[in-house]
Amino acid sequence: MTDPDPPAFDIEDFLLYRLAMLSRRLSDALEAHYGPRHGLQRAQWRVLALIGTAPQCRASELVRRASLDAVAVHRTVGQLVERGLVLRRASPQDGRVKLLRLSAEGRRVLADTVPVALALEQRVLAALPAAEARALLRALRRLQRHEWLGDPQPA
Amino acid sequence: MTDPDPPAFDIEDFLLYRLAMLSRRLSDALEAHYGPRHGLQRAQWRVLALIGTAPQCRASELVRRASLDAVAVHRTVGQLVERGLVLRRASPQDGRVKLLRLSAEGRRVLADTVPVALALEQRVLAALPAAEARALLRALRRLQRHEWLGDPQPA
DNA sequence: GGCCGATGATTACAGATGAAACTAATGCGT
DNA sequence: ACGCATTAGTTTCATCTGTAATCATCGGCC
Repeated sequence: MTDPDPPAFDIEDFLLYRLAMLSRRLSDALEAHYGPRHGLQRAQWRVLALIGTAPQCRASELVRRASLDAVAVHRTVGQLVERGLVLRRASPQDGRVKLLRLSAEGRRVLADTVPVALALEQRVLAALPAAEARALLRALRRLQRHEWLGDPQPA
Repeated sequence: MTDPDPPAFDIEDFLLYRLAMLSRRLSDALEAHYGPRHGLQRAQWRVLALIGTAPQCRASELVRRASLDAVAVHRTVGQLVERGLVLRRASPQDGRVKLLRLSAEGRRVLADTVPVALALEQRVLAALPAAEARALLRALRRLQRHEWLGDPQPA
C-alpha cells in the first residue's frame, strides 16, 4: 500500500559502482601491459611507482600515503627487493626503519611502463569533451583531500 | 646528459591512481556499514544489489553486465543462497540456467542498506560544486560505454 | 643506566580469490 | 535420431590477501 514500488535502486546507475567498474577496468588494462612484459602484479607496480615518486621513504610512509595495508606493503616491498627492483637499507638515525629507493633496474622498469600509463590516461581524457575532462580531474583532486569519506553515518 | 631529470612521474597525480584510491575508500566506507550490520562482504552486497536491480536474471548475465569473474559470481551467489537472501531455481525453458531473485529477507537487507549507499553518494556529490558534480556523473556515464578500455596499445 | 609503552617491520595462519579443468544440458548439422 | 560444438554452471587447486601475533628498536621516565 505504501510505495508498492519504492526507490527501485539501480546499482548500475550508482556512483560508487561506476567508479569501481571504471577503476578496475582501467587498472586491468594497464596491468595487461606491464604484467606480461615485466612479470609485475598490480600491487607491485603501484609500490614501485610510489617509491619512485618519493625516494628514500620508509615503508610506513607508503602505508600512510596510499592508505594501503601495512602487511601488503611490506610483502610487496620484499618481493621487489628480491627481484632487485628496490633497495632497502637501514636508516642511520633509526634502527627500526628501512629506507626504500629504486635500483637502476627498478628505475628502468618504471621508466618503461610510465609512458604506457600516461598514454592510457590521455586516452581516457581524450574520450571526454575538454571541459568535462578538466572537471573530472578537478573533482578527483578535490575529493582526494576529503578525509570524511569513512563513516557514512557519523555517530 | 639527456634529461637528467625526465618527466618524474608522480603517481599521486595520476588519474588511474586517484580513481582507484577514491573508489576503494568509498567502497570501504560503505562496507563499514553493511559489513558489521548484516555480515556481508563487498562482493556479496554487490551481487545482492545486482540481482535486486535485475530480478529473474541468470548468473551469467551478472558476469557479463558487471564484467565480474564467473567463479566469483557463482560462489557469491551460493553464499547468498545459503544465507537465504537469494533464491535460485532452474529455468523451465533451459535446464542449464538457474534464475536468480531476492528472497523477502534479501529484499529487506538490501532495502536497509540502500539509503546508506545513496546518502554516501549524495555526500560525495555535495562536496563538489554543482557543475563539477554534474560533469563527474556525465563523464562516468560516458566512459562506462567505452569498450576500448582494454588494450592500451592496440596492436 | 634500566624499565616500559609506543612504533616500525616481519611472520604465521586463515580465509578469500582467480585460472583451469570438469560436468551437464542445449541446439544445430547431418 | 545421433554426434558434436557451445554455453551454463560447478569443483579443484594454487595463489593472494588480510587479521593477529611476534620481534626489534626507540623514547621517555624513574
